[in-house]
Amino acid sequence: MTLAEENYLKAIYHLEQEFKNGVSTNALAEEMNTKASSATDMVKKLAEKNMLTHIPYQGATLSDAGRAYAVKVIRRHRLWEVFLVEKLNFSWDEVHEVAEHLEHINSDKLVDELDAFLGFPTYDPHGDPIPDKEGNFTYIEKIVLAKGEVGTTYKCIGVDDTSSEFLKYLDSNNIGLGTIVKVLHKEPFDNSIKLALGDSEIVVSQSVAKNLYLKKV
Amino acid sequence: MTLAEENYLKAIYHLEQEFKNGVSTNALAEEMNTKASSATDMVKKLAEKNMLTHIPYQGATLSDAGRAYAVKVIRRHRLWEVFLVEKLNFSWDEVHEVAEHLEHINSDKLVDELDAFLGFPTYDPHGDPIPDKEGNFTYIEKIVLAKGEVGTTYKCIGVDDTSSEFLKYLDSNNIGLGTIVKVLHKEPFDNSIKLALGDSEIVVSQSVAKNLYLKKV
DNA sequence: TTAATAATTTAGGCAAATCTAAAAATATGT
DNA sequence: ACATATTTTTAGATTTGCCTAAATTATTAA
Repeated sequence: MTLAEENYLKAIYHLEQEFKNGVSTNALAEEMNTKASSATDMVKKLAEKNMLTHIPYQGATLSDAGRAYAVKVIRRHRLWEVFLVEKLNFSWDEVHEVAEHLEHINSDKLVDELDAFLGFPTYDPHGDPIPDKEGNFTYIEKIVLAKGEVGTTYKCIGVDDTSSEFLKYLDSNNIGLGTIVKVLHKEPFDNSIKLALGDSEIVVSQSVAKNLYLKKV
Repeated sequence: MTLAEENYLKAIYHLEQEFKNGVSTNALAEEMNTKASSATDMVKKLAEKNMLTHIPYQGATLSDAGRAYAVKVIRRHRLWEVFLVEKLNFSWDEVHEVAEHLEHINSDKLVDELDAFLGFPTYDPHGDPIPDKEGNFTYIEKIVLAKGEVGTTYKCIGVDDTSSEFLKYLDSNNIGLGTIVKVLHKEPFDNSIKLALGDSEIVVSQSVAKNLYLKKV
């Protein structure tokens, strides 16, 4: 698998979550920041390699092999993100680009030793689950902050919007993965939420509340 | 710089140590496991990028920019080798291939944080010096074991032959980077050497003695 | 000092991954 | 239903890095 092929597989995997009945050429091209004709070419190539099935004009669907491969790349990506944040002092918004490169280094020993070195993490710094060696994901019940209950204490486990603006906002307000927050008040007027964050209090807007995932503690 | 360009720069850098008056196309092609015509193509391209000067039929010489770039790639390679051996339990003979890939990830933050994480090592697992951020190497006076003095204690700091057979031999005899040895006896008959290694003693052949570098402690 | 030999470069091609432009298939609106 | 719009595919180019084969330059040896 070439670098380009791996990136396409990953993109198709992600798009399949949204478009269950096949990924359209246009959607794929947009995800890959390329043209539809390029996506068609690559889809054909991946179909020839039995990574997916493609019905012309209908869309692409990953085969088991293709899905397993995509999961493998995702596993690498997320493990490297953990490494970058936990060991190399990268912030949430800096990891993605570098991890995009690291994820393509194909060495089982490298990935599995890294996994062990990091203590077999099950979530990456954005709160996305890290598949294990066999490709199995651990799922945790995520609650979006907007639906949190007043008086309840939660742990921050992820974000929906991964834009660097949002991640920087969280950083500058001392909210990170693992941060413990308590919902103090929900303002019905504008749906803002007041949180207890350690010793201090903070009010976050509705758009923040919709993008931050929590888990009961 | 593309991956191929980086690899050529590195190869030319290494060959320049041997061929001070310009690297020949043939030598370069052999080092890169490719054909002379391919080497010519790439040398031309690198000359256009001002990474080297090339006099047709005479050879290539790195420019300051080219040499700095090569050193940068070497720095990355050696730092990743340290990481693989010290943190991910790779053995001497397993690191090279993976480091060949890791060295091409171009992120100053990544490399400098890795450097700090590893404690600013000055030597890689093969005993080769790691240039600092500015490209400066630290040199240590290396003594080859064959010239070691009876009764003197040394630290193992590197190898000449980096073949996986030799590295495996050392591993299986508990000799690694940093291992402390004392020369007990030099056998004039076959130039073998008896060493104290911790509590045990070991006799190594002349060929081993010629390939292991030491530093006085 | 030439003729043979070796090294290097040029010329022309190939595969991967992209592009633009045009053709073909599918969807949509009235 | 049928013309128009949209989506997708095809056709033909481009760039990078490599190849083979042929031409050119340099070296060596008789």
